[in-house]
Amino acid sequence: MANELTSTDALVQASFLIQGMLERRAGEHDISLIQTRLLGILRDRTPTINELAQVLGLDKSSTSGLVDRAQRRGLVRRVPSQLDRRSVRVRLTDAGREQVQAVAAGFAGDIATMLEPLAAEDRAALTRYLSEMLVAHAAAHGLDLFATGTA
Amino acid sequence: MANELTSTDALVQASFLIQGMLERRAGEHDISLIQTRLLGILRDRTPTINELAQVLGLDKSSTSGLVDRAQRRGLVRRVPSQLDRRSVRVRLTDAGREQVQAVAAGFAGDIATMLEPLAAEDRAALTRYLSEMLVAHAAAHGLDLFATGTA
DNA sequence: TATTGTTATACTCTATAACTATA
DNA sequence: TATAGTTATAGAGTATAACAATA
Repeated sequence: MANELTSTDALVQASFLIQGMLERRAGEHDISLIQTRLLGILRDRTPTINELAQVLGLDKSSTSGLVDRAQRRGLVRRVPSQLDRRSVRVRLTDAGREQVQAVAAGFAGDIATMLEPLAAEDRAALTRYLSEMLVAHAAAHGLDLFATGTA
Repeated sequence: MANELTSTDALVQASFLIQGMLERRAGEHDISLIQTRLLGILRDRTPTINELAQVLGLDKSSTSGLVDRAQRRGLVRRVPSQLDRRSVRVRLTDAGREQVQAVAAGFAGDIATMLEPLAAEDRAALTRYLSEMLVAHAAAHGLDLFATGTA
């Protein structure tokens, strides 16, 4: 029995595991993964529908519907833009912020538990390598990993 | 500007990035992420609907529908079980195997490109840490990371 | 009675195309 | 004309509940 994983398998299996954990925590608060992701993005940004669609990798119509459903639950608000009256900015409500913080808290615990078997220095190295990978990928694709959306 | 990520952020961002890559490659073959995942599982197993539901973390009814749609595309077959006439086994067709191999090939290239910025020894260490984490997690949850489904 | 799988139903999520309002 | 966003439509994906067949 081969007890080793290829880089691809390790990354894929880890990604499914993490998504599953996130989905389960979100489910505890009766919210979907994509809704949670939406709220997570809005924690430090107030983007337009188009910007949101770009970040999420969705069509603007899909994004509009996503925001509709979040709004119906009182988690986000559409704020009319003064600069361009065609445009709106999507903003987290207090309820939305509480929601995403509750999910994030539980999930952070899951990650901590998952990393526990690793030695402390290995955990740090893992984080460092992933960060390096993500930063390089973002740079190669002209994305800002640390966008604050304050512009 | 803080150019560092927490463990949680690094893992989450990496998981979304990987899932997005996989989804894009699957989309090139007009297939969804979950369908691709189904086919991937079936590469080395011929599980029942219930077993599949367990692995995918879905309800058996959702799994039944998933298999329906894959079957309609000619990617899988339902094989009646001889041991228990209530049960069926889901098996990849030749077309399904071709499909999943085509997606996997493109995707392996994405992963290689993504890992390229890392030094070779760091790539190896990253894979080792992730594997260690996955093996420990599987053990803690009574799962077999290397199940072959030949039973 | 319990289990395996399917079906009916309802909802979320998604894309495409057509539309409205504004630029 | 072009762009921002919404709406109409269709389909995939999901869970719950009820069901049929088999154990």
